[in-house]
Order: sequence, then C-alpha cells, then structure tokens
Amino acid sequence: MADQFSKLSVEKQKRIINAALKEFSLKGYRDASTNEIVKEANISKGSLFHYFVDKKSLYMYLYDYSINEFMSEFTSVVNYEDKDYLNRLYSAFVLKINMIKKHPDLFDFLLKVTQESDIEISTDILDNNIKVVKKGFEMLYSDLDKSMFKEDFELSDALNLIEKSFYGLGMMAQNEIRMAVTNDDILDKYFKQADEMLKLLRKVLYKNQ
Amino acid sequence: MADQFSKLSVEKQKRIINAALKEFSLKGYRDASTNEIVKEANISKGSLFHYFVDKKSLYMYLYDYSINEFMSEFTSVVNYEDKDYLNRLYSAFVLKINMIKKHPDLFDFLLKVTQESDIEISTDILDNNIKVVKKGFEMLYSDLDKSMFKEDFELSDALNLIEKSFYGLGMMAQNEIRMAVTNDDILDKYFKQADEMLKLLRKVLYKNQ
DNA sequence: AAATATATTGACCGCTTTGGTCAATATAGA
DNA sequence: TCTATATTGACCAAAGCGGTCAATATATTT
Repeated sequence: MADQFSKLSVEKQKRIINAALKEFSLKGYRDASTNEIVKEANISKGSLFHYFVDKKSLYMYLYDYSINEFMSEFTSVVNYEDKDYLNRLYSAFVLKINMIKKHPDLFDFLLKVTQESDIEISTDILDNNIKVVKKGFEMLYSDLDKSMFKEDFELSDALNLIEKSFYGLGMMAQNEIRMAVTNDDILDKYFKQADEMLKLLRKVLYKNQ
Repeated sequence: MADQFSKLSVEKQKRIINAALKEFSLKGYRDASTNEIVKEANISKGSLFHYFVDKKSLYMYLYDYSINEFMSEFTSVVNYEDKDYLNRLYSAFVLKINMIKKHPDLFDFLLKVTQESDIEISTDILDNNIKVVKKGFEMLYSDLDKSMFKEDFELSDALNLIEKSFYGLGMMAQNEIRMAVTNDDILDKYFKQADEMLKLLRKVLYKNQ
C-alpha cells in the first residue's frame, strides 16, 4: 500500500500527485520517467520509491485517486433533479473547470489510461472502473426534459450544437490554462463566457415561456 | 539539404513524412525516437540518415513542409470574397478536416512546435513562421459582414457561440479519427454534422432574409 | 543533551535505448 | 557482366532508465 505516502503533508502529496499525473498523461506509462517526476515534485528519487514500491504501484495509486476525485466532484456538481439539458451540459463544463483547477492533468491522465496498450496491469479492474465513469457520463445525458425546445428545427441538431459548443469552450479553456502560469483570471473569463453562451442558447433554442 | 529525399517516390516520401509527424507530434523533439520513425515508415535506419543528415534537419524539413502544406490548403479553401462569418468558420472546419485526411498528425505537429522549449534550433525562423500562420488566422476573422445577425442579443456572444461550436466539432472529429482505423465514414459523418450546424446557426442567429 | 528512531537523500547499479556510422549487400542501368 | 547507386542492419559510445541502499538530516524520546 501507499501507507508511507498518506503520512505526508497534504501539500507534499498534492505536489507529487500533480507531477506524476503530468508526466504520465504527457508520455503514457512506459515512456513516463520517474526521474522527471521527482524533479518536478522537488523530492529525491529515494523518497518516491520509499512512498511507492515501484512505478507500477504509483500508477495504480494515481488511477484510483483520479477515479475517486472525478466521481466525487461529479456527484457533487451534477444535479439529477434538474432535467434541463442546457443546465446539465453547463454543469459538466463547471465540473471540468473545477477539476482542472485542482489537478490540471487529471483529465488527460484518465483519458490516457483508456488508451494504454502496453500496460501489463490487470486491465480487468481498469476496464471495470472505466465503465463506472462512462455510466456517469451516460447519466448526464439521461432522463432529460426536452419539451422546451422550439419546434422549427430538428431537436437532434439543437442538442448537437449545445454539446459541441460547450465541448469547444471546455477544450479552449483547458488549452489556455495549460499554457498559462496562473489560472484565476482565465477561469473567470471562461465561466463568464459559459454563462453568456448558456443565456444565448436558451434564448434562441428554447420557446419563450 | 534533403536532396536525396526528394528523389524518392511520392508514396515513400509520404510514408516517411507521416511517420515522422506522428512521432514528433506525440513525443516532442527530444523524446521522439528515430528508431520508431523508421519502424513505422518501414525503412532502415541507414536510409533515414541517408535522406536527412541528422534528426534536427529532419525536424526542420518537416516544419517547412508543414507550414507550406498548411498555407497552401488555407489559401485554396478560404474565400475572402465571402464576407459571411458562418461561411468563413465553416471553411476553417473544412480546412482542418482536409488536412487531417492527408496528414493525420500535421496539425498536432505544428501545435507541438509552438510549445517546444528545449530545442536549440534557431527559434527566430520558427517564431517568424508562426507569425505567418497567426496572420492567416487573423485574416480568417477580418473584414466580415456582420449585418445579418439578429439584434436581440449581443453580437459578440453570437460570434463566440459560432467559434466554439465549430471548434468543438473539429476537436471531436480529430479525436475520433485518431482512434479509428479507417477515416472515410467518420469524415462523412462530421461533414454532415457541420452542414446541419451551419443551417441551424443561420436559422437562429441570422435575420430572416 | 544524548540517544534513538524515522525521513530523506543522491551516488550508484545493470540494463535498455538513443542518435548516428559504415562496411556489406541488393538493385538498376549500361 | 560490370559499374553505380540505394538500402540495409549490426554496431558504437553516450545517455537515460527503474530501482537500491548506505549515509545523512530531522524528529522524537529519554
């Protein structure tokens, strides 16, 4: 277990987690370098292998951690009582930005995990957990009230537009944050843009109630 | 120069170019492996270094090639006579998809170039050429007729929505193509989606003419 | 203050991969 | 058949890899 690791200060844990997420998400399991991780996290090589028995167990720890972080953020942000499609997609955007704020590379890491091929790790567990995440996303799109859309266009086209525009906004935010040094004003800007996009989409796609 | 290289059959050149673009875009200059490139391109190590004197000159050749491909595609697809904002953004989407079809990793490669840090290559030339590409993009958004938009919302919000939705569509297409083996039906699907998105946006954002 | 226990370090190990070379071979044209 | 060119892959020194461990720095106990 990562027992030694859990005794560390939260700040140090976060430093190590973020450094490792960055390296693994950038290069994948095989090409990720533990030397790079310790350099970025500002700890010694010996320490890393004191906290985690080897590279593989570090990877598995990160995977577990990421799934848990993601799911807990997910359940706290997405409100299933609200059946409005726009609100749901908006909350998915908020989810993404909040996650990036805490762990800039957690999203990319989870994405990279699903693309890992060479890994000799028990893929059963991985596959299973990926299913959990997928189910979460499906719930995001399920049990929605679509009666408030106007009727002079195809509903599917409207849903598509909403999905693509929030996805595009999310990707642009992610790219800009990746480049920048500090986050806060960028995040503000994108939250504001999301608000305005939400309002505009509601105005042009929903019936005037 | 890459004189030896230009004597090769077009098919072989393309194989090498695409293999190298893939490796460099995936791993960046330092971590890209010439061994991987020759394996993917199905040529011998000796051949690669017969065509290009070293790794750096291969990289520079690719950079030049990519800029040229991009700009020529750009000028052939984007029609500056058409002042319609939606049509311009739509043509940028078409540009992107066409490029991906020919060279699946050229876009990512050019993006990666702008993020290269460790490279000891004369960055003056690079910076300058990046400016050329940036100027191209600026022209995409310049001298547009915005008089056909409705007036019951902020113009900037509408432009934002259009930009984000086409960007989102482009990213989704790129991701899906990256995963898939064959392209054609995927491309068809996304061209169709782009058409429908264009129509819907025109309907809800433009005045009825 | 001394003694003990714990946390952290980085030089070091055997091994793999790196960019690049070059004598040997395969192919093509005369 | 002979010559010229294109292509190969075993080979090299150097660098980087995951992981170890004796030595040191820090915290805790007496």
